[in-house]
Formats: sequence, C-alpha cells, structure tokens
Amino acid sequence: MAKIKASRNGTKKDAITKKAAGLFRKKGFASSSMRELADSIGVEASSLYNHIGSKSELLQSICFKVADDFNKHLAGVEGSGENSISKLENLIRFHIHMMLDSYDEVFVANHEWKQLQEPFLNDFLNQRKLYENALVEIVTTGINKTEIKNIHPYVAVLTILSAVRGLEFWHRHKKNVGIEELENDMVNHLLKGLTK
Amino acid sequence: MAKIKASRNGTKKDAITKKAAGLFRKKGFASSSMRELADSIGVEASSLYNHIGSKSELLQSICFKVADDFNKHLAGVEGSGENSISKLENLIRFHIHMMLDSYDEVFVANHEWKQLQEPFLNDFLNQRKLYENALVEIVTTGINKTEIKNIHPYVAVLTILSAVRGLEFWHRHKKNVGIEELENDMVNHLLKGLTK
DNA sequence: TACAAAAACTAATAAGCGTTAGTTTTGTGT
DNA sequence: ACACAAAACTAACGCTTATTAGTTTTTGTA
Repeated sequence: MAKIKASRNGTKKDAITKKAAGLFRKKGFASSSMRELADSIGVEASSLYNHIGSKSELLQSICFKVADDFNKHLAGVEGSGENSISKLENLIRFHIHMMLDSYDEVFVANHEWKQLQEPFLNDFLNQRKLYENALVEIVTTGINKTEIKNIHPYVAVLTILSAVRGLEFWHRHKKNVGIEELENDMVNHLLKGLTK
Repeated sequence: MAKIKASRNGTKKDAITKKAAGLFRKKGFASSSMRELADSIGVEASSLYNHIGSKSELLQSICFKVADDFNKHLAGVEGSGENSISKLENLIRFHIHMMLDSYDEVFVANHEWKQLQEPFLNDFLNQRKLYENALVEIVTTGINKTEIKNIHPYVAVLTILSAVRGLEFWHRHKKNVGIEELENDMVNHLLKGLTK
C-alpha cells in the first residue's frame, strides 16, 4: 500500500498535478490515462480521486497556473518605466526562465490547452489574447517613439513568442550551451538580428 | 450509402488522408476517432478500412509527406551557390509558404509526431535532426565567412525554426496583414532584428 | 444483361477509458 | 488502547475505442 508523498510546501494534490504535468508533456493529455498517472506515483487510479476532482481538473490547474505566472510578470513590466526594447528584453528573458524552470507545465500549457473543456477553453484563449495584445501595444509604442524599426507589430510579437516557445527543444541539447549564453544569444538575435 | 470522393489527381486514400489532417489538427490525433473521421466524409467507420490500413498509417502518411517536402527543398538550397544569408532567407520563405499552403499537414507533423509508433517515431526524429544539422551548418559557414554575426549557431537555427512554426497562429489573423508583408517582415526581423 | 470486383453496409469483438461505490487499511490525537 | 478521519484498496459500471468478419450494394466491363 504505497502512499502519495506531498513535498514540503505542497498538498498531495500538488504532487499529483506535478506528476501529471510530466506525463501529459511526454505523452499528451488525451494519450495519458489515469491508471498510468497512478502507476507513476505508485498507487491505484481510484486513490487519486481522494485528492483531485477529475482528469480535466488536472489540466486546468496546470494551464491556469502558467497563465497566471505570465500575467503577473507582464503587469510588473507594464508598470515599469522602461523603454520598449527593455520591456521586450525583460519579457523574453522571463519566458526563457519559465521554460527552463517549469518545463513540463509550460509545455503542457502551450500544447494541450486545446483539450480544456468549456468554459475553461474560452477563458484561457481570452487570457492569451490579452497577453498578446499587451505585447503588441509595447511594440507599437516603440515604433512610434522610433525605438523600433517599422514592422507590423503583430508579426514581431508572433515571432518573439514563437521563438521563445521553441526552447521546448532545448532540453535535448542543454549540455552544449550554458543558459546565459543561450539567453543572450536569443535576445540578441530577436532584437538585433543575425546580419552584421 | 454515401461514397468517398477522390479529387482529380488523387486516390480515395488521399482524400481520406486529407480529411484526417484537418481533423487531427483541430482535435489532436488521440482525441480524433475513426467514427468522427468517417462522419466528416459521410460514410461508416468500417468503410474506411477498404482504403487505409489503420489510423496510425494516416498519421504516418501526413508526417512523412511533410518531412519529404522539406527535405527536398533543403537539398535544392544546399546545392545552390547562394551565400548563407540568402540560403536562410530562402528556407524561411519556404517554411512560410508550406505553412500557408499545407496548413493542416504541417501543423499535424509539428504537433502530433509524438503519437507515431516505432520505428516511425525514430525515423521521423532522425530526419528532423538531420534537417536541423544542415541549417546549423549553413549558419556556421556564414559565421566563418563573416556574413553572420558571432552567435551560437544552434540557438540561431532554433530561433528561426520556432519563429516560423509560430505561423500556425496566423490563420486566426489573416485578414489584417497580407502574406507578402508578413513574409517580408518576418524575414527582416529574423535576419536584421528589431532595433533601428 | 450478366458477372466480377470494389466499396459500402451491419454487427460484433476485445480492450481501454474515467469514474464511482463500498470496504479495508493507515495515521493521528486523546 | 480506542475512536475517528484520511487515504488507500478491490471491483465494477457504462462508455468509447480501433478494428474485423461477414453481407449487401454499387460500379464497371464484356
């Protein structure tokens, strides 16, 4: 009779959710079964239901926790008096850190949000839209202040957000490049380009 | 008794695979059922098996067709005598066009390859690795020839490939920006950066 | 018009799914 | 040591899944 172990500052529900993030990342939400999740914890599937409400709820917890983290950071950046390039740099670096610190959760939020049920799906997409819009606003302001070259703001935001998402692939290659070099190179590439 | 309609230059299998790509993109491979696919064609699920081998086979067809298209284009670029920046520009523009022309298929290849079964999974990942390596080689050569600034080549390749993948989100916003403007802005951003 | 092949159908199978009910074990505070 | 609550267990439910077998309908050709 194995037991679910909660880490120091978390509930058992948190421990389950953490494991779920890892499983959902590896196999995808729909291809992950509750029996598999339970196995990875060392317990029977039905035992999980003493701590969680449903499989869907696990996905919701993961996605909205990630969204919250990004939204809170964004609010801080918006409140700062930095110029637009600095704000973008700040945001890019935060994305990189989130991806490296909370790999499983960010990955799942990025890839499995489609499997959210209504009304959560709508809520999530809405939050993402607002986040994108805030970044577009920063770029637009930068263009007006001639800090940023004339480019379609949404294209720039799309490029930045997508590039940063690509760090998902990084875990395979971590050995070759240090985090700081990675971070600086990517920031430099996205802000100043490749050409000399 | 409905019938499966093959388009002019394709088999019925092709018609099914095309529909499958659309369905897999919308709902994910694992969350798509053969009954659903059959419904969208207007036929019973079991009838599909007169034309295809299995659900997995559909995914394989989609993923490897996309991989082939990219590999063939890459071979052409490698054989050309262009400098490295032009090669990269050529590749970026091809990725953009593929994403816009074969949206469903490229999306599925990008998102659902994890659901491939062995040995196809290994094969697919191997091909992608080779593709990445070829791009790294182009960037490295560019750096040596001082056409490209000093940057970790893999970071640059990762940034480019990820940015281009982000065009998946484009279909939602097509109305606001023309394809050419999008293409030019993204190429410009990735090669020359944002700052003035 | 008749015959054969292609392609649709109905029906069923076995396996796996999330989840629930009911029971037993474990841990905690007195 | 006893009682109570938390959390594990076993067993089962109803449902969906991909796929197969066997049959009927449609289509193309002689």
